[in-house]
Amino acid sequence: MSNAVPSSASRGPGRPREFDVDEALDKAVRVFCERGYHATSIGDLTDAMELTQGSIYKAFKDKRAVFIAAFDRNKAVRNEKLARAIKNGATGLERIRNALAFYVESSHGAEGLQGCLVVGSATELAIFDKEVAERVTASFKRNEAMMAELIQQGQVDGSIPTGIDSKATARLMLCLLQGMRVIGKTGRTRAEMAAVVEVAMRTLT
Amino acid sequence: MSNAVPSSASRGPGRPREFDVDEALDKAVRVFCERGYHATSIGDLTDAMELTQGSIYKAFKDKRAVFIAAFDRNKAVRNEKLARAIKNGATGLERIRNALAFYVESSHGAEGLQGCLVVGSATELAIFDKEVAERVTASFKRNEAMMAELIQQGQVDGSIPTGIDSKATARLMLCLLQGMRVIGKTGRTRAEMAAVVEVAMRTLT
DNA sequence: CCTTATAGAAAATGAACGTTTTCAAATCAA
DNA sequence: TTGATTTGAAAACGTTCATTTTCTATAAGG
Repeated sequence: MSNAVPSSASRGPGRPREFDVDEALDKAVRVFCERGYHATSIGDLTDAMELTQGSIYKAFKDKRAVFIAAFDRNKAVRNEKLARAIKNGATGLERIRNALAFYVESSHGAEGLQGCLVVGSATELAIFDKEVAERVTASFKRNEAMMAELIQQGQVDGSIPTGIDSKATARLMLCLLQGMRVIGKTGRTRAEMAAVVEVAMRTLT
Repeated sequence: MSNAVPSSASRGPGRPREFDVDEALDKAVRVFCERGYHATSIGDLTDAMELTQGSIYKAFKDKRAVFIAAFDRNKAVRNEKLARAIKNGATGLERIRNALAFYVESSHGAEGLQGCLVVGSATELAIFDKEVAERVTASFKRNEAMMAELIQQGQVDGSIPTGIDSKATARLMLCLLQGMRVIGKTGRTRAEMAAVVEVAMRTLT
């Protein structure tokens, strides 16, 4: 369910797929972000993914499977981008600042209006779909643990005071970042979001 | 569209309404919070509001009108509760702490799982419905302005340092509180949320 | 080359949904 | 009491949606 391009490598019999699954999922992510799950029809998906209904139902069991695949694809892409942004920091404090800056970029302007698939899934699907709920919970837990680890790194390298409650502060960061994604849905500027991050950094002094 | 009880006061001709509109809307709020707009069917509404489809369509133009009325009802109820909580604080700092504590109560346990109608509207409807989008934006702006004013009150009464950027800090509080509502959808304890608020208060020192 | 298997495209299907219509019950005004 | 008016209840309607079916095209394997 991962690689895609009609590779020249060994393939089974039958007509080869004409589209790249990951590219199609990237397009599906955008629609699901903007419209949410229930308001996205199969027609919306065919338009966005530039596929016919048949092609979608050949590649995925049903609409829910498309959503879950899009969710996972989105997570993989964003986790990688975030990891890259963090790596550029020399200290724990810098790495946290970079992580927050990454969310500033995601929560303002057009990308902010597009919204966050995890936030949307939490509000729209967590009640209905146990599998989606587990993914959302896992995503939040992972982010929270990552922030806690960065804080602890900072406490080791001296960039963050040891008196800080790393777990509670990490949870604050999680709430803050998801909240920025919500507020970003109403249309905000980069400056507005950057100012929020500046204040948040004060909790690490 | 506001008062409800079959009052003995002057009423027009025709059979009197047997239910209290605000009570029915309170029940509608709960369903819309839990399920979101699109996943809530008229059948869900009749079950929750304990009315027949006919009664609902007599009282409201359509499903969207029920939602908007429920949104407004929810806003009115929660704004009043929040205002009452804030009034108990003697200083600006205490009033902010009370406001945050109010959100701790809303974002943990069963109420947390139920979710927030404003957050849900922001993620699910802001793109589709201009009128809902305006209400969401107004709600956020109002909360942000309220937090800024409380900070400024604290700066006047000496409970908050004057060096604090009241606008940016107010925006941080807004993001944090809405984020708590999102995270609360995944099931959190009061202690977890209270710890977040404790850390957030550090931005005001 | 011929069988097998999958992809893509379009039409068909069955269910669910929001809304409207219909009609009996209940209240007010005269 | 009578007529007007609105509520409450149930059935009916038309639409939209997700999914399935049908058929043709394209490739691999023996």
